[in-house]
Amino acid sequence: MTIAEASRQYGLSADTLRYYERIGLIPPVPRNKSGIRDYDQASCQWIELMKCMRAAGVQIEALVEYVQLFRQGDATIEARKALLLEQRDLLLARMEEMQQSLDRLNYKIQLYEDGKMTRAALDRDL
Amino acid sequence: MTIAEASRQYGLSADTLRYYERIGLIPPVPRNKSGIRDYDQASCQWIELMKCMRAAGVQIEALVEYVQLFRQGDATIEARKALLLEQRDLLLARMEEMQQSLDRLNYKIQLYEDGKMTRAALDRDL
DNA sequence: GTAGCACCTGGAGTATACTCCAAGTCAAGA
DNA sequence: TCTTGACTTGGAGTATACTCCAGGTGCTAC
Repeated sequence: MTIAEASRQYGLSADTLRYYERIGLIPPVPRNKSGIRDYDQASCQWIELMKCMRAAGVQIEALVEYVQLFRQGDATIEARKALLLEQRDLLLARMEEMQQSLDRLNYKIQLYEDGKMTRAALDRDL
Repeated sequence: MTIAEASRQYGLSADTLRYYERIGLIPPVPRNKSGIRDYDQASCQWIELMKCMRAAGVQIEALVEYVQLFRQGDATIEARKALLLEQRDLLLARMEEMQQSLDRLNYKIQLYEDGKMTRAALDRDL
């Protein structure tokens, strides 16, 4: 699979795919004899995983560390697990904050829908 | 309330509070005769609202627009409501993506906990 | 063999959201 | 009165995550 195809498949620009490889967010992609990237199944799985984690706001730094540990083999299994647990906790914390904001947005929208967003309500609720 | 007090109260740096006011994320804060900010209840409510929305990832641009509409008075109530609805949809979409990532993280963590993250599992699941 | 196109690399540029800093003002205490 | 310390402004600097670009390579079709 060429970089153009992978780009289409995953909705990430070719520049982004090259960037992800350059910084180690995904392991080196196999090349053909001309040096052109030929994304195999493993590369595609990495792309998909990273797209998913990035969409959730997981920092590139943590993901790069995960890839590095992964590439060091089975000796890093505990470290990888710890990293995943840490990121899960961060994710949960962010989701809780978002739930609070969502509740607040819903409350404000309800005020607008009830036609209660009069001057008085504005002054009280902004 | 001075900027130092507001900073402590809301866990945002004085620089950030000044920045938020400068870009219009919060309306102008009242000043004393020396030109020093004196955060009143309304200013504090704005800070708290914006801290909440920013924590949820709502973009500054959208929040600035909301403040601008708010300051234009009741004629903008419909526009404000539309803006809140749009931001709620974006928030919901982000939360769904995060839920997917969370499920995936939990799945991977489970593999590690089951001691199944052997070479074979690694090759299959990365 | 040469035009065209997709790809390559290394490095510079951009967007967002802060964060820091220099130079100056002001009020209170020694 | 002078120092200290918190505050002011405008502007520059930083971190993160891309995004773009110049200059070059290599396959394919004419």
